[in-house]
Amino acid sequence: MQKKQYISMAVIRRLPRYYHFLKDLDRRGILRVSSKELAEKMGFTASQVRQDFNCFGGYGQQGYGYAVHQLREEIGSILGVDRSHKCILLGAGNLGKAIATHITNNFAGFELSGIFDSSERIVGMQIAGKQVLPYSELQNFVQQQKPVMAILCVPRSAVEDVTDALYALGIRSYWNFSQFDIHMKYKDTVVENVHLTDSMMTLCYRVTELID
Amino acid sequence: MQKKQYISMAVIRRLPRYYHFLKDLDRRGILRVSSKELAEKMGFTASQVRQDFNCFGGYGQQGYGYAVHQLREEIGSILGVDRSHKCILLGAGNLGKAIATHITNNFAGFELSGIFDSSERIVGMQIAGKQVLPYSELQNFVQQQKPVMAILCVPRSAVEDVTDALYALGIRSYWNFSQFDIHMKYKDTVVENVHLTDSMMTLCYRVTELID
DNA sequence: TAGATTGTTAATCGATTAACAATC
DNA sequence: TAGATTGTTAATCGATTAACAATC
Repeated sequence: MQKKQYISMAVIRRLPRYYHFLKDLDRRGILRVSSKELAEKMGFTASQVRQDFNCFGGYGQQGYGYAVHQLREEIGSILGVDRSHKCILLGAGNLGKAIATHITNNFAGFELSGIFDSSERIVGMQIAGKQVLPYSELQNFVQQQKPVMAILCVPRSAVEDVTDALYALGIRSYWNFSQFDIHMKYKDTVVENVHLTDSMMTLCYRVTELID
Repeated sequence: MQKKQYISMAVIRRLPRYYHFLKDLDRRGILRVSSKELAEKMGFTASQVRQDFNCFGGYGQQGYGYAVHQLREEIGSILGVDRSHKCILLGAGNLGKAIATHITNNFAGFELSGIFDSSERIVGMQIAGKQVLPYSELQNFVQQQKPVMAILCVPRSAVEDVTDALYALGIRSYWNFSQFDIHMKYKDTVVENVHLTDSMMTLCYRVTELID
């Protein structure tokens, strides 16, 4: 039951997959699952599943398997999705709108507290039950609400200005959907990139390979 | 100049990053770049850059560096982004709309040829200059247009039905934005997953770590 | 030529898989 | 107890980094 200290990033990136799967089993009232079963359904090896779960506590029992509910809760707690970090969204175009809806409907540790856009056409609109605010209100909003994370759905050209402003206001975590690769000058930041074009290009490679 | 046969997936996933960076240099009229320079700007090591570029032809020259334009073109050609694969989009909600716009504005080897949705409210709408079609027209459309890739922006609950139908129609490549992890029963398929919730959960872990 | 920078081999590091003793 | 399945160590595999000779 004692926690191991270090979980590698490779393992962390697999935890959400486990989490979803265990949630599904839990919902269906299934109490136990073996590493073999999990591995088969998820496309891993049983060895890897055990190795992964061994990074933290002991929710497995020899000859039996893993306790679905407890394991799921433990993974949720490691990921921190049982918390609720405030975040703001910058840029309320199509993608911004989609993300706002997504984050509101699929809770995973973050709560959307404000939406900002530079366009007069968009400011004032209601998105995911929130009114889009102009950038002029950003500073005040951040100082009052103290969000810890910013979602970047602004165009490539605006990213640097926006991140400079946000960094100055004390925000240190970013979920970056802009093409631009924010290369943070500072060490104390966390950036999670979602590069759609990169994903599309990788797919393109594999499609080309499949066809040829 | 002779091509090596095998490029690992780890390298392939870095190629889009190189591509963007080289494109930018090219646009700015810069002719040569060294592995050291590239590495510094992109957060890799010079060694890795050279190792990566060494998987394919020889666009480097000792004592000089790499020829920006040619290298960029070569990477584009390896990724297949100089081609134009037809694709269709399933599900025209917020995210579908964003992706349709994205794929139209950021060409990366794919051309959007049709958009489908099940909702009467959405069918008939114009998105990215295309009219949204009902599922009843899917079969005919695919048989005539022969798209090679399908973008899945349908809700989790609909994915299995939709992919079964698409597979039966001969489509073998998928860009999957639905939560659901399509675990293809068949070997001859290519699936590129973009799991927003997973990305959010990983970010959540890192934010939690940063704060604590 | 001297300086720079690649191409490539060898060393290291980390992640995955295999194996099996421990134990429920 | 016998069968199942974990926890954990060792072996393998692959990817990254270091080093340096080749060469522009």
